[in-house]
Amino acid sequence: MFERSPAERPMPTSTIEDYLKAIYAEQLARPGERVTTGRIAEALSVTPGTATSMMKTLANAGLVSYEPYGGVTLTGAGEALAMRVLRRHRIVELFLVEVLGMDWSEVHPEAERLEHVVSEKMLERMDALLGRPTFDPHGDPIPTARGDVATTDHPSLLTCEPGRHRVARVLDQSADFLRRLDRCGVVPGEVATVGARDDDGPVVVETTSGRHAFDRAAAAQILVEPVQDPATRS
Amino acid sequence: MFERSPAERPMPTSTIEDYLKAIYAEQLARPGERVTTGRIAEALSVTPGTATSMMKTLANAGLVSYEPYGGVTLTGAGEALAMRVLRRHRIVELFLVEVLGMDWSEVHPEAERLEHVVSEKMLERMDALLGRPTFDPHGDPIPTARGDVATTDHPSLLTCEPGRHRVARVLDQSADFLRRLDRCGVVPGEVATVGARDDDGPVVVETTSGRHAFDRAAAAQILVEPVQDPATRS
DNA sequence: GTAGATTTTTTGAGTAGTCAAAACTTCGGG
DNA sequence: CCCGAAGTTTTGACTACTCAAAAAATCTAC
Ligand SMILES: [Mn+2]
Ligand SMILES: [Mn+2]
Ligand SMILES: [Mn+2]
Ligand SMILES: [Mn+2]
Repeated sequence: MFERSPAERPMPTSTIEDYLKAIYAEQLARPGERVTTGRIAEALSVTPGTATSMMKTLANAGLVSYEPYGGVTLTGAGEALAMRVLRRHRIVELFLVEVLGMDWSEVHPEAERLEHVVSEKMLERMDALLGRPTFDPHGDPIPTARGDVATTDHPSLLTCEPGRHRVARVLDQSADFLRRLDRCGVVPGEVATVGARDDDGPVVVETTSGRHAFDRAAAAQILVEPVQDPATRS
Repeated sequence: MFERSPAERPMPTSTIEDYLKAIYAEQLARPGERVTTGRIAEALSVTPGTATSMMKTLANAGLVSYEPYGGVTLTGAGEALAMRVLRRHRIVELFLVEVLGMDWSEVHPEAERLEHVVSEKMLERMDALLGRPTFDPHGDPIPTARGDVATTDHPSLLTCEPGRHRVARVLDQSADFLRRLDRCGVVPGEVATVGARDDDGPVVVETTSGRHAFDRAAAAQILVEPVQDPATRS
């Protein structure tokens, strides 16, 4: 009868944190659209009924606005919480790579668990040790402590001009794909030279490790930033 | 009817890991005795009924032997699991102090959560970075990966000979007590000179930070190791 | 614009963990 | 030997999360 009383703000469970992250990711992927329970269920590998009941829980907690048969959107509080979790996730990932020397292909599952238990204090220490980083190992932007995220707008290997580019971000973060990119030297920060493309063939890029071909689906997952290179410019 | 089938070994929950640690600690504190459900309830801040029902769960999983009204003891499997959690806990604590610069008085609650989510891989990296340590920030021994723990047998400030001693271990790990010891310079590795004691007065020790008095209860919590100091020996 | 497919919600049930309070053992005096 | 105190177990209930399958709503295509 009287849900959502003002004072009682029980600590969000890790399940709730993961749902909010998933909703945020879906919202980013299709801006403007409401996120359906089906997509959420898919993203979290639960049955549709489970997602529906969780949406009611989130709505009651004031974290999403939920319209039966009409999907959800994050409220301000929901987005703020999603940002805090995303910040923890990405700082942890970078920490695992930079400080513990783990591989960028294996840090995601670890961060998926750590993001729920790392204290504010510990996060601050990691952030400081890393030098207040702004991007994680996959090139994803790290939200600030106040919850702001940089929105970048990079072309992909499929849409960029031919020429020299710096790898900025990798969207497909499956371990296999990341390991393959590692072998190719196609990792954020590295420079790759994109060859001339035809309309439906693979994209060929050259890195320090040689020449590599990516099919169009793979190429679309790799975002780049043109390099202003005086040496190559006329 | 057929509980404890051989193949099904569901991953232990963090709750189970905490119960096993608590049982292990009680078992260490009173060797030989069976651990009562009451003590376990006390240690984990749950009601006695909750502890009882968890003991049945643990017994079914083959982790303790449970006798109604007769307490529990860890089985081999239970002790092995307790050791693995304790190893994670203590390596995490040392990591937080040594690498992230956190205070020894604040790392316990953090480790209490992290111990359940740190992967084998991440633990190995931390262990390597720390140089395969054998003691945590409180002087507690770190079990080996194979599950062996060093059993030390140090006198306390209350039972040691007067003279120079190296602080080896602190048993009371409440944040307040640890902060106080920090201010006194009474931390594992530091040397303290213990003055002559009378039968029921406080214990007076001298460290680089000056002269400090500990009441007998506090003194019993601080374990030390005599220093073989050529300069002071005749 | 209605039939059939698709999606979403509801219902009923189960696991893990917990508490409050009643019921039951055990054990230490007297 | 028995009685009461102390400790332990049982019972009934609750929260959080989940699934399977039935029911309902919505969408799509003729
Ligand atoms: Mn997660
Ligand atoms: Mn990432
Ligand atoms: Mn714990
Ligand atoms: Mn410790």
